[in-house]
Amino acid sequence: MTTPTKNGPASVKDIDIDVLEDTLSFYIRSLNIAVSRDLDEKLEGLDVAQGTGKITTLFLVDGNPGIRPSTIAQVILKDRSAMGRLVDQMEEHGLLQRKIAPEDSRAQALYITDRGALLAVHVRRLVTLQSREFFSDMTDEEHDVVLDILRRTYRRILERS
Amino acid sequence: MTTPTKNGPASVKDIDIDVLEDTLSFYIRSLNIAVSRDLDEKLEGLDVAQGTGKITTLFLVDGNPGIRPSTIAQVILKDRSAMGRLVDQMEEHGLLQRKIAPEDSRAQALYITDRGALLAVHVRRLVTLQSREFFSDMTDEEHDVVLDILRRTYRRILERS
DNA sequence: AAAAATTAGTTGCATTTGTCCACTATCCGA
DNA sequence: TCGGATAGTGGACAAATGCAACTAATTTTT
Repeated sequence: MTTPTKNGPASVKDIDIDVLEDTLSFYIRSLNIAVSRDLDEKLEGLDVAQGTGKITTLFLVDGNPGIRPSTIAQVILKDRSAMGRLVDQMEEHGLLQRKIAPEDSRAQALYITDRGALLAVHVRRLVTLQSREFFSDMTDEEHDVVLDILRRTYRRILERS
Repeated sequence: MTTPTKNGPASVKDIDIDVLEDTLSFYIRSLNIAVSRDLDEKLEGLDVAQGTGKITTLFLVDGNPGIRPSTIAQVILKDRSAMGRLVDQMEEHGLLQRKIAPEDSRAQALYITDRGALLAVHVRRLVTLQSREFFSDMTDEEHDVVLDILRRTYRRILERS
């Protein structure tokens, strides 16, 4: 009943992952790899693909004109230097524009460009689809339950940093 | 304190993240960053810290003597070359031992060392604690529900690859 | 009002990580 | 026995991450 035929002592299905079996961290980390790969495929060539933060930044700037890089950095859980480079990229791609924040000239205010806004429309659809599809094995109820719980967890993390 | 009202047009709490608000992918990816950081802290110095796969590999070899690198690679969602390097590291650290698989000399059979087994005992406790603590905002019911659903999702992903 | 402490952003660097691809050795099936 | 598939290795390379030092601007303190 166990023992596959050829694939060695243990094949993928009947493998014992020890305590990881009941470890939420493990599933979050594993699913992250899978979901990120899938997302990258679906977003291929879109100059918002690859790496965490570009999509969020696009939406954040689109929906919160004048938002600052450091605020976005908090949301995407990166430090300012990483954020700076992200903004560099996106500005080079013509997705957003940097201005000096009027009320504080240390800071910057970010604004979406037409190109960025257009891309946001597209990505908005793709991202939504990707997530639904990727987790399509779940029932709608399951999906909503998990979504609700993880959302709250994420919010709490933001509040603490 | 984070964000007084003067921190620009939008502060972290009242930011609109658009469709990401309802996108499970987003929360998986974000929580991954947070949970991975936290885990790295808790495992600091343990030569199983940093990066995905070491912990899983340790447990897999511990619980499935003679398991092959390529099998582990499937579980941790990495390719063979990445897996090879991981095994290199862990062998250098004296956590496991490579042998040639008796029934197939192309393949290798991995075995835990005493040092590896000892570390596994320690890590087993730490990992369990870390996950419970990190998600301690959830009720036990919430935790179990999410765990159950994500476990199944992960299993399905394994089956497809 | 001057000095000190904070904060925003930039830059360079070292480290890590993953990915792709080619290459060898071995095994299996026709 | 030949050809195709599989296991593992090694190199090259692009990206991402994190850290620390640095400038500039603002706020707080004295």
